[in-house]
Amino acid sequence: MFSDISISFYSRPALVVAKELIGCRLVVDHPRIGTIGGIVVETEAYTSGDPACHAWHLEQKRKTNPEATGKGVELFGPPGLTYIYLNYGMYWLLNVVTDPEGTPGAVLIRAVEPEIGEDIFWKNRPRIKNREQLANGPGKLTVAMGIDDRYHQLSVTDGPLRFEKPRQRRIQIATSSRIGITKGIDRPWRCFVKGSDYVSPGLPSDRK
DNA sequence: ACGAGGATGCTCT
DNA sequence: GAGCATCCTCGTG
Repeated sequence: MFSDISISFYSRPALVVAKELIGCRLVVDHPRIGTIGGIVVETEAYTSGDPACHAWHLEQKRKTNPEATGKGVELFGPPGLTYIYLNYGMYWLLNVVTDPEGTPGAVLIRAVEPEIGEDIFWKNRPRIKNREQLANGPGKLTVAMGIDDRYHQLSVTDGPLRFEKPRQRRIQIATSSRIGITKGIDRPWRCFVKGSDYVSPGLPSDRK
């Protein structure tokens, strides 16, 4: 049903990877607890020259000082590694680094449909009543799947957190403006499964 | 149904 | 101090 993905998959532009990760399965092996997994139904791309990307300010600095470092430096690194950071002081957000080393890029994983170890999703999100809401947001899915900075900067091709490609994909992919940002809202770089009940309820940032 | 506001911590704009 | 790739609860209608 699903097969391994090689590192060259991630060495491409973030928007290409964002679209192709839709329908793939995110799997996490937890010591003691077991394996937990879900189908990716929503992603966002962040790229070089993108004011909403965490690498943006560092990219400006590097125009005059190529040695400059700071927040988002991981996005310039080799593709296929996780980039996990704490948002609003409360939620870990999961990204995969894309593009060749030297070019910043990442894909944010925003929502999954539970598939493997669904009982663990429920246990990690005790107040949730509907299956659709277990992981329909970037902060929700990391809580539901027990993902935090212990998984930061690990390979998604052979580590405990990885993606697997479906043999065939029978879904339609739609795009919109990205959610929860104020810059770069003109770029339709949010990708999701058209009609899925498992995508996040957040409004794209160019609406209302 | 929808909007406002609070929790919480890291980086630097 | 401001700003953030969020989520939940509580108010109102």
